[in-house]
Amino acid sequence: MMVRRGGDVTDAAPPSLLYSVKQVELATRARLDELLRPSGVTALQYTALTVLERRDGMSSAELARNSFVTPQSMSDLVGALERRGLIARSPDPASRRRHVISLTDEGRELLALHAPAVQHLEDEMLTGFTARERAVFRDLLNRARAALG
Amino acid sequence: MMVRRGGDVTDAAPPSLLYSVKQVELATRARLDELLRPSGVTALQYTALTVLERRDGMSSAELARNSFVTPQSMSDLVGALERRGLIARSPDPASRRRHVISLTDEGRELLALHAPAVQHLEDEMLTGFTARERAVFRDLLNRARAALG
DNA sequence: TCTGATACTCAGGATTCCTGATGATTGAGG
DNA sequence: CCTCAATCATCAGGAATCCTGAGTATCAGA
Repeated sequence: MMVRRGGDVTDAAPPSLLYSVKQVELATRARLDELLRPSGVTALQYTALTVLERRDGMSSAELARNSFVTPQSMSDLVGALERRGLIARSPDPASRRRHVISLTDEGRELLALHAPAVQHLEDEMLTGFTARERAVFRDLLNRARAALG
Repeated sequence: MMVRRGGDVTDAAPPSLLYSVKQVELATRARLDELLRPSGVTALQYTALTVLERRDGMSSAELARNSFVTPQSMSDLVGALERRGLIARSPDPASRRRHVISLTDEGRELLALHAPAVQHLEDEMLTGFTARERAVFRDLLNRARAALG
């Protein structure tokens, strides 16, 4: 077993990039949960709404794959959003087993209501970043995501 | 309400950086859970072990703050790790209400056992990254984390 | 037509994480 | 010295999340 001299933190290897990613996500999720608490939607539900905002008409199964959860779990989440009137499901004319999901006006209102605070949170995360660094950060994150399948 | 022309994805605004961070974390956590399943520890438990590997002697409350969960939740997690013999708690000589947590040899063995696969996962995430880009990625992540308090 | 894969859902249970409450300890201020 | 607020840890109970397993309907291809 390796002997460590006096527990000096600077002795240790730097944290892995996997860990750094997790830390940033944990910090943002904590802030996002707090921010969304009054509205009664969780960070995960809000995320699903933002996905639908960008890609309207996704199915529950597609959302599940996008969020790395089982179709059953996403069915629960989607059911909750539907009961709250934030989304609506309708049969897909192209395939009778699929149900396409759309934001309702109420869902869009909820997104619009919180957009400024969420943008502020993102700006806070990027404090001290130049515009160039923001672009680089976006590029690196997207490439990391793509590399993981 | 805004009218969208034909659902063209390229019409949409790019996803927020908050979302991109979440996507990378979701992808890595899914892979990490799968990777760790045989060992019976969750990704969160494994993460706590790696934190202790770098900073031995933390208290449960410190770990909780580090992971953005309540002290009660961390107490559950720490209790599970202790029952499995991966960590040991001992009273802090400097303060009788604190318990310092240390990895056991068994805990260190578990980390060593999975280190190669975890490193491989990180390498996979960084596919196509130059050494320079990896350093930049690390710097940006650390600054983002620091900016969030 | 038959077969395998996919989409969705229900039922049940395991896990995780929370709120609330309790006890012990500490340090600051009167 | 003596409150008293703050901190550490933990127990109890419950809410939320996510899973496995099972079942139905639909689709696509051999």
